[in-house]
Amino acid sequence: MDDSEHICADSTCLGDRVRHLPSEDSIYSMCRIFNALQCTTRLKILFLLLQGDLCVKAIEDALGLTQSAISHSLKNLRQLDLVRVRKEGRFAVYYIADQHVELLMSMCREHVEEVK
Amino acid sequence: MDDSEHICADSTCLGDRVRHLPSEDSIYSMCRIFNALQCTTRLKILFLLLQGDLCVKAIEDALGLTQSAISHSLKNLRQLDLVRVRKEGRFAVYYIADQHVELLMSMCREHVEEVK
DNA sequence: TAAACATATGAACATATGTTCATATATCAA
DNA sequence: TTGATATATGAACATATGTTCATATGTTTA
Repeated sequence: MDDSEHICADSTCLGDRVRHLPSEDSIYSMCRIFNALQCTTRLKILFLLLQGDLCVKAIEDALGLTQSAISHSLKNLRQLDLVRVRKEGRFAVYYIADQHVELLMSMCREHVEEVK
Repeated sequence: MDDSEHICADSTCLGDRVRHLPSEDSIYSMCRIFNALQCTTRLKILFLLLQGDLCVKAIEDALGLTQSAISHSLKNLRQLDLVRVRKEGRFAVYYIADQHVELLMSMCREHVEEVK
């Protein structure tokens, strides 16, 4: 990779930059995360849960979507460790996994609401 | 929407929560953003640009992808105001639009590299 | 002006994904 | 145990999306 070919601002150390990229594994994992967040249903679920833990039925009623759609969405979010579950009797109570998720959402929200 | 139906932790004010959700417009815009970030190619482009501005050819060489693929990806990122362009002679120099983008990426990176 | 270079973009195809439908499992109430 | 409630999940279909191919536009050099 010969950097000198590019008469282009700040491109003098292209090789270094490539080496500083996140690992393939990290890139892939991040894509999976963003992929989960790219769906209105899952995004709404997360914004609901940011306000406090909820069982599946409550999410269903809040968003007016079918039980199956919600459950599939929650499975996706769960598998990526964006949300977690605890059982309370016959209820499955979902909650936001950690603070990164919260910050991810607020960064994005600020971006779109500011640009708007 | 009758909250009292749900014998579920912290679901006493479901209606309020729904009202506190971001607007449909915001949700949709956020989905578009996350959708852009859900692709390895665009994610790599952004991580490259986080290290400094680059022209299209440089990105192409750095990632070893076709000119067309890179250009389509850049168009997507551009339309969402995640990156911006300035013309320098015959080169189109791309750069990260603002700090929200930077924070979005680092939040996600921390999440996956920590969980790992 | 002609040739080479840098970038953009529409069409098309193959793959990925969200929702619905049907059904399964588990818990609680009677 | 029976019925009702809460949740999970596989299959299938319709839609969305990334890449490639072909081609167009604009800029620089000779």
